[in-house]
Parts: sequence; structure tokens; C-alpha cells
Amino acid sequence: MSTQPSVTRMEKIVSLCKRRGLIFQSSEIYGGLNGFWDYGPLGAELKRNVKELWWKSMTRLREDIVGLEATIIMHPDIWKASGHVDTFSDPMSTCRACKKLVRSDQVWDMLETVPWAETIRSLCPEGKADVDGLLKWAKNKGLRLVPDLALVKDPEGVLATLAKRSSEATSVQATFEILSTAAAEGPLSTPCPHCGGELTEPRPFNLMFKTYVGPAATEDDIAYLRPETAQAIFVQFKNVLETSRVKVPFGICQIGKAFRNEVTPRNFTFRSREFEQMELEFFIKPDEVIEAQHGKTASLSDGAASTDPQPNWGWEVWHMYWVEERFRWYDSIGLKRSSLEEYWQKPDELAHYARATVDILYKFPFGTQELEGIAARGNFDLSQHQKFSGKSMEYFDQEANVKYVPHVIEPSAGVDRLILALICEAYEEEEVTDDKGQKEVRTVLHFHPRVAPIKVGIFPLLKNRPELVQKAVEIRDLLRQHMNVFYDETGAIGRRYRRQDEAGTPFCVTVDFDSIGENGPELQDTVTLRHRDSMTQERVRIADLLPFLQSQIL
RNA sequence: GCGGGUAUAGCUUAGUGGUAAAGCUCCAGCCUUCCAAGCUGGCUAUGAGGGUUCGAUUCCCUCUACCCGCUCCA
Repeated sequence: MSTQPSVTRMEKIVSLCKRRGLIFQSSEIYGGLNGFWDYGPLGAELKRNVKELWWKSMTRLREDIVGLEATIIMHPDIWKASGHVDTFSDPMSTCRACKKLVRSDQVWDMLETVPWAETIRSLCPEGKADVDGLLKWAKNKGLRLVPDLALVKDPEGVLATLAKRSSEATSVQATFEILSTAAAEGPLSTPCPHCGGELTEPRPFNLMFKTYVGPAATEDDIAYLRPETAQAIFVQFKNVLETSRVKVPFGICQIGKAFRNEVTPRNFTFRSREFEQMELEFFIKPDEVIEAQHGKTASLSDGAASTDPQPNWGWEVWHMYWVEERFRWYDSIGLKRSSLEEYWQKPDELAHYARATVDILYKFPFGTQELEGIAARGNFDLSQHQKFSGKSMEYFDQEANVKYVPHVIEPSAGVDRLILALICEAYEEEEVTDDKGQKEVRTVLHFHPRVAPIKVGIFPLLKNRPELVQKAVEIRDLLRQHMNVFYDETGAIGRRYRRQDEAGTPFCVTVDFDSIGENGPELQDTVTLRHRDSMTQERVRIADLLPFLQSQIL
């Protein structure tokens, strides 16, 4: 792999994506739109292949998962139940001094962990300030640690203000605020955890896209473009259950668009405002039910999760099983385990409803970033919808003879991130030496044949020989029924090979004079099969082409 | 949202207050018996909008997009 600076590598990848028609900027002729990207002809094929492989592995190759395709706009109460209306509108503040952006609701939590803030708190227990201590600190340590804190910038003035406003200093936090405020009167400010500077008033950051249902477009008609596809699965849980003859444990999966007004769309398509998700909600029995049935749940130390699913698996084993399944799937489309990282969220990072979350990350040129999260969510979501809708989400388990709200394991992947990872992983600038000893760069996308946008390039060796062209066209028409092929007769054969290298086409077939029997009947109806990665060629019979190619792409 | 940078053809880059240059790519043709060959011809650009000026791609302002930080977790 390349050793060039990562920025350059990413820029080259972006450039290639445009040049070969993988990814374009949305609305480009109008100047583009921040956070939106389009897929060109090659990108559309690539993305389609990836989604179909996921869908096939989830639904068709399994007995225990069914599919769903829900609408993007749903009843707005869904997002109240899911918590998105609250959690997706974080108030944010900017520090006037260091310009950093912080979540207003997390400032005091952050200040709990900062040493300089700890010092201040210890100097004003219950709000009663140790004036001498503060003065000394402000003129020594404070000067080094937080030069932008009001107390540090003007110790005497701020302490005088504190004395004047002592009636307000009723708690550690209130005193802290007074010590962070430069003005002698007026509203108190909150200190920036990074530098002690003043933070701006909290500004609401609304991450959900709003729209109106109905032409009247009044406040009562507000709805949201879904910020994730998962909620639709929970909302349709009962319908699927009653129509699909499924039994817990089982899953419902969905692929679809989701929308988030990201604060900072960045890193090419990595964080987009319109993006696509592939999500599975896999419903399992609560551990208590397993214990009642089997005495205890299987534990990870028994080697569970590496076998096929067993009836005594509790949530921990199911969670691990899905982590492993997802790694296996990534491997099957060309993302080796060694290219990925696994990150177990620490207890304090977990969402309040999550019991465990594992992130699968890819080492992008711009940093190691998340592709998929696999969360054990308990029964939070179904319970929320039960509460908000007033409809029962309970499942009657005939085996255990009990009713319960199932728990869930949620593998949730970003399609567009995965596409970008596949491109980054596949990209290589290879130095090759030609016949004359000249060194040149060959740009190749080493896509796995399963995801490659074009599976095979088909060329007549020369375009001015009708027999060659005719044979090549016949092969094209034979293969195109089964896969995406690309026919090309222009320019020199080497140029055509290199073009396909850049498009990531794993195989090329060339019809030459042997193919039409000019050099003896034993070579008639054979062609050259050229392999992208090794650039080697072999002679194969036309009749063997289709079975060979299918074995590579299925 | 804040701060810093960038914007010239499909791509990579020149350049100037007065006609915008090149390489690669692409298209057409000739030639060509397996790895970006050669020859001929062709298409295509100053991100958008204002201003200063006789005249702006160049100077000034605004906007937009992209890149880098703050933030983020599909």
C-alpha cells in the first residue's frame, strides 16, 4: 500500500471518484449543496451490489430474518417515543475565547473532570469562597492553566463582584459562574471547560429535518424525515409478527435513506446529511425467560457465539454472535478483519438504554472511523412505543408459556460509509515496469468481484476486423444477461485494460485471432482471460466463461 | 455555528488589469496481433453575484462549495 501522505491519498481518491463516475457532488452545476453527494454510473452499481449482498445475507440465506421497507416520513410521535425529539436538538455554545464548540448541557459534566475546575470548587465549598485562596491561585497556577477565565484576567475586580453578589452565591456552581463572568452586573456566564473563557448563550442545534405533511403547512402539520430507519421496524413489529409466522428469536431488517442535519458534514461522503442505512433489529427472549426455561443462559466463556444459534443464548451471546457475523460479512465483500477495528464502548459512553455497544471501524485515510454499531438495546424501544402508542408490544412465547416485550440486538451500518471504505481499501497506485524498463504508475481499484461495478470487460483485439468484433459482441450478449459487463473496442488493448483497472473491473476478456480459429481448430472459441490484480492472462473456452465468472461473483 | 485555507477544461497544474497555456483524459479518423504506443483533427475552463475600472480571471465586498480544526458516532 501507498506510503504517501494521507491527505494526498484522500484527495486522489476523491478525484478518481469523480473522474470515473463513482461519486459526484450533488447539484454541482448550481454550486453544490453542503453534505449531499450523488453516485454516478459506477457508484450506483457498486452501491446496489453492496445493498443486495447485505439483503441476501440477511433475508434469503437465513430462516430467522424478514425484510421491511417503510416510509421515510412517519407519524411525528414516533420521534418523541424514540427520544429523538429531545436528544437530536442539543443546545450548543461556542467559547468566545478559544472558539471551541461545546454542548451546553454537558458543560458542567465536563467541568467535573477538569483539574483546574476541581481546584475552584474546592476553594468555594457550598458556594462560600475562600477569597485569599482564589486570589493566590488566580495569580499563579490559574494564569498558566486557564488564562481566559474572568477570575484570572481580573482577580481583584471579579472578587469584588463576588462580594457584591454574595446573595447569589448559593452553591458551588453559582459561585463558579460569578467567578467566570467579567461583567459586574447582568447575566452570569458559563465557563468554557477548555480555557475558562465565556461561552455564548446556548443555541439550539436541530439535527432532524423538518417538513410539513399536507399543503396547508401549518405548525400542526410538522413531521420529520427519519433520522434513522430503525424506528420503523419497532413500529411495525406487531404487523410483521402477525403476518410472517416468525417466532422469537427473529429479526426484521431494512435498507433505506435517513436524514440528519449534521453540524459538520465532513470527509467527503463520510458524514452526509442524506445517507443510507442497513439496519437489523434482532428480537430475542429476555434473559429471565431463558433462565426459567434452561436454568441459566449460555455464557461467552463456554465458546458460545462461535456455533450456530442455540436456544439457551442470552443477550450477551447473541450480541457477540452478531458482532462476529458482521465481521464475517465484511470479509466476504473484501474488507478483511485486519483492515477493521473493533471498539467496545465504555460503560460511561453507552446510551442510557444500551447494555453494550460494539463499533466496527475502518481505518480511513482521514482517521479511524465508525462503519457500524452493534448495540444490545434491551427492550427500551418496544417499551417506549408501547407506552406512547398505548398498543401492546408483548409477544406470547408458546415454548415458555409467558408474555414479554422482546429484547433486541441492533446491528446498524452506514451504506455510504461502507462504499467509501471499500473504495479507500481498493485504491492502489501500483508501480509497474513495462517492456522497455520504463516505470509507470498503474491506478487500480482492487474491488472484490462481488461488489465490483463492472464484472468483466469484453474486447475484440482489433476493431477493424469484423470477425473479432462479431465474436466479442456475441460474448457480451451472452454474459450481460447475468452480470454487468462493459464492451470496449476503442484504442490499444493495453489502454482498455488500464481503463478497467481504474474502474475496478476484476476480469477482462479479449477475442483474438485464435478465438476465430485462424491458428488451428483447437484454439477456436477460446479467449484470453486477464486478471486485474496479477495482470496475468490465461486461455479459456468461451463456454467456461459464464460458470467461472459466476463462481467469482456469487 | 465559529476560526484558518482553497476555488482556472473531465483530471492535474501554468498565467496576466487588455486575445487564457500545457500535460493527461475524452471524442472522431488512420494505424495497430495482448498492458495507458504513434499520427491527424476535435470538444471543454477562470465557482456565483455585486462593486472599482475604458476594460477584472487578476483588486475589493458578499454568497456558495470543498479541505483543516472545534463538534460528531450510520
